[in-house]
Amino acid sequence: MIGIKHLKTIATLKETGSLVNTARELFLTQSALSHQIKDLENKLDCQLFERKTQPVRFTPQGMLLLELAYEILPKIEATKCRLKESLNQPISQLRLSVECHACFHWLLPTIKEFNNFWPDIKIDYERGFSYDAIPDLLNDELDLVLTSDIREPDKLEYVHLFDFKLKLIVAPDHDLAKKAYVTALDLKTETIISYPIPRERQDIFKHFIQNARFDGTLKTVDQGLLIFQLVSAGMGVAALPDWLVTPYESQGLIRSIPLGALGLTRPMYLAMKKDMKDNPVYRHFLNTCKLNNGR
Amino acid sequence: MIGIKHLKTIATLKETGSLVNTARELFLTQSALSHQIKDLENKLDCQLFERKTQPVRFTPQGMLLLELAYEILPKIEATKCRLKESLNQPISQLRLSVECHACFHWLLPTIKEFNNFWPDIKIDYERGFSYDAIPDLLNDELDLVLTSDIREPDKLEYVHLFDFKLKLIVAPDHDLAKKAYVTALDLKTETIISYPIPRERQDIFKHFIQNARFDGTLKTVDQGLLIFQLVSAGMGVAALPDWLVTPYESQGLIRSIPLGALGLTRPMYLAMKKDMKDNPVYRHFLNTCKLNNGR
DNA sequence: CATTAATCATGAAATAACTTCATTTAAAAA
DNA sequence: TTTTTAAATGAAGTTATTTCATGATTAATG
Repeated sequence: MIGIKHLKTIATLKETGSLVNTARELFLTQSALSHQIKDLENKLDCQLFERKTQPVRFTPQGMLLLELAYEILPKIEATKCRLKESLNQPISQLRLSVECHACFHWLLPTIKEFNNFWPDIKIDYERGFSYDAIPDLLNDELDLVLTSDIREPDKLEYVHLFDFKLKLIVAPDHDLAKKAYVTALDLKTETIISYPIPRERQDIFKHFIQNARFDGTLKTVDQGLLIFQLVSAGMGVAALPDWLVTPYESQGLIRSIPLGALGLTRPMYLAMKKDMKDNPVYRHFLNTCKLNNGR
Repeated sequence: MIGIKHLKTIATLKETGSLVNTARELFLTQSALSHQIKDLENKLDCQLFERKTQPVRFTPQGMLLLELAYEILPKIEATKCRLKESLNQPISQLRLSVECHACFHWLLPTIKEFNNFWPDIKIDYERGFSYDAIPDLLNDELDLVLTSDIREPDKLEYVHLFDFKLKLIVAPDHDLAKKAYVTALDLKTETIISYPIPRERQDIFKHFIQNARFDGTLKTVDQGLLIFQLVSAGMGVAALPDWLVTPYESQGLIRSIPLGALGLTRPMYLAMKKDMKDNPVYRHFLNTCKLNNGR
């Protein structure tokens, strides 16, 4: 019905002011354009512009199409451009750092998928735990950082990947297991198990316990699986993203509980330097991440 | 080359995972789809996806198209919807208030243009001067407010129309006329002529003089033309938007000077209640404003 | 007020684009 | 291996687009 062709026509019509000029601009005969527009007007069952003025005057419907044209046409051109660029791929590695360790769960399959198409591109994700990647991003020692926190928003670009819920996991026979949700107070005397990251950078402290009093113990473990085993054995509780928790919970190994009455929702971003935005390899990585996490 | 058809195909392909399913979904034969995609791949000179997997696996190029499809297709649908709605126009008046009086300069022709298509819609713009329109917008006593300031951003929708430069105008033989730009200090003892609006709501005080000391005189006039005549006669200076100033300056009546080294740029918004966003009459008004102020 | 020039509309014919039909190839499932 | 399913292909048919030739309408000009 409405085609890109029509949008180009109407945008050019706005630029040139008349059908003949538009026809010349688009390398068509005036007749072809006249037919084209008449057909569209018939299909849409409305008039798009008044012809007998100079320049032509758009009707409300014509303006709606013009609005669409100005929104869409640049995007199409940009994609065409990216398509060309993607064919002579200029960089050969993607150095990635992951602030949220639970991300490896979906990241590793994503990287595998990615490497199917760019076998020569090594994704380097070997970084220690308690390590702030943002400075390295600014120093050009890294290309991408997967993070939930926005820092240096002026110097960096943050692309939103998805939102997730942070959940508390406890043993099925734990006191808290029956609660509909937990409060900061509920955690006051618990043993919290986590990756070896400073307390002030852990989501559960930063965004949930916050300034509330915490008299419990903090135990750190560097293996994801171990966290589940310890929690399951009743040796503590932990806060982990929903996507990690679901499979274990359905096995009955642990029970998950929302943090607060509304649950604690956190975003996940891909951070990069601004000039990275149009890099075809990065772009494919971004798309692979998005596609593998549903839309 | 790339058509909307192709974008629909690739989006459906992502949804259904195979060519046959996509064909059924789009009411086409499998053969038609196969040809369609092969043609596109030939024209783009690249492969878009791997067929022999279930679901199909997109190449980087395929993902770029998919990305485009998800961006564009909803916008096209929205426009189709608006086109339909615009044909049975539901409201019969548009009550508009204008905070920046200099706007009448381009607003009146715009309204005339608008009324060509909706002769039954009366635009009501009779409002006093020093009058805060935002409460009336919230009370449903107004539909649209033309303003440079964002207030109540939660309850209202602000659509950006354009940016303009606020300029100081002085008589050609004024002391300041030779300066490349003026500072707040330069204005300390000047007579400033303006519309009868409280000082704290005038852009030049709010965004330029700010907390700097001002010992001069404030003279108010309710006629736009009179401001130019007074300034031209050396009876004071005034701050007005560039679009108003240009014609008078080219006649040599007055001289315009930037406010500050970088000039003072201000935005112009159309404010409305959130449910107004999809109203076809408002939408046409918005488009008329945008089109008449260049793109 | 004709006369000229320009813009836009229209029908018929030509061309290009798209779709289907019938069949083949290739891979996965039984 | 046989069967089933997905996808590709060539030829034929169908639909859409474009051009050509021409007519109608409007604006510009002497």
